[in-house]
Amino acid sequence: MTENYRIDNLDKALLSALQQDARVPYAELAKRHGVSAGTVHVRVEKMKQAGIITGTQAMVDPKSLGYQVCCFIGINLKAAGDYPKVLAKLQALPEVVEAYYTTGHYSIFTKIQTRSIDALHHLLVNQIQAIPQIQSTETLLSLQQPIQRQVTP
Amino acid sequence: MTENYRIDNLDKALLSALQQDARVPYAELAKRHGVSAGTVHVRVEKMKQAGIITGTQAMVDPKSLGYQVCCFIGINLKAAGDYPKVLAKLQALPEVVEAYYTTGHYSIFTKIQTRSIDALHHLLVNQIQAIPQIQSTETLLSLQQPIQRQVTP
DNA sequence: GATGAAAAAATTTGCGG
DNA sequence: CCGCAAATTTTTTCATC
Repeated sequence: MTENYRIDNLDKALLSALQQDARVPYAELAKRHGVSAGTVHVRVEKMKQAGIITGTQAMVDPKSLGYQVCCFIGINLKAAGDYPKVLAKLQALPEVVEAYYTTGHYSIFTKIQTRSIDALHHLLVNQIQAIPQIQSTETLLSLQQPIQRQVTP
Repeated sequence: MTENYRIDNLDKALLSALQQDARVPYAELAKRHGVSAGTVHVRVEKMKQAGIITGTQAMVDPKSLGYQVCCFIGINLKAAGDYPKVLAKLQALPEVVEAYYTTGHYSIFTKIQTRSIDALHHLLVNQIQAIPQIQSTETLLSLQQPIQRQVTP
């Protein structure tokens, strides 16, 4: 995580490829860009060290694991200072897959995955709205996610 | 993508591990769970075939690529039928990293990454609000993202 | 289905330009 | 900083249980 690393066009190309498929062989990338596999290896390691590549993950389709419902819940707090406490409670709920500290309409904005509408209802009423520091919530149900990508290097 | 595959505890364990590190050697997973590398290979392939594992990706830290600003923009359309047209326009903007078709406060909900507040301003005014089918937008600026994870198998 | 060994392929290291 | 090539490790296949 040394932070200072000036990336060139090869780095960018490698990043793009690895964003699409993290398991693509370095030898394949090497051939594709006219360098040796060793060079690819060195570049990727440097980008990891620099904190540019933070890791790799297998993408799992939530629906095939039985998570049918995706939604966002915007949360407003009674007092801004309650943020850490509420966050700790949200952290303990595995259905909360993302949380953001935001300015604008909500104080905390969360992305939620549940198995069913019933499960969402239960989560909302018994887990989230039961957190005493929360003043109000607003739910946006996602019917479809037509765009999903990463920033382009 | 055959859809029907009943996953067992080994599958779940492999999934969890691959969600954390997509490049972990199968031999390592095999040792960890007391099975052969061949078995791990077969299981992972099956989960790919079944559409449970949709792919692998290197995670890139947007900040280290110069994308300093993360925000959400909620969009309301003039008419619900304008959805496909607007989506196509959003698709063409690389700063739009996610889009959802939602019920609730907004019709379309987007996640945005830009290099700067100026770039966000420019995107909002010249690209997004310039789409004629859009009636109104609302921006939530993300100051911090304290939770980021995937659903648990 | 799972295993274990063999064959094929990829990763990783270090020398030399 | 790069490439080459050897040494190591991993993936992938397949006959067998």
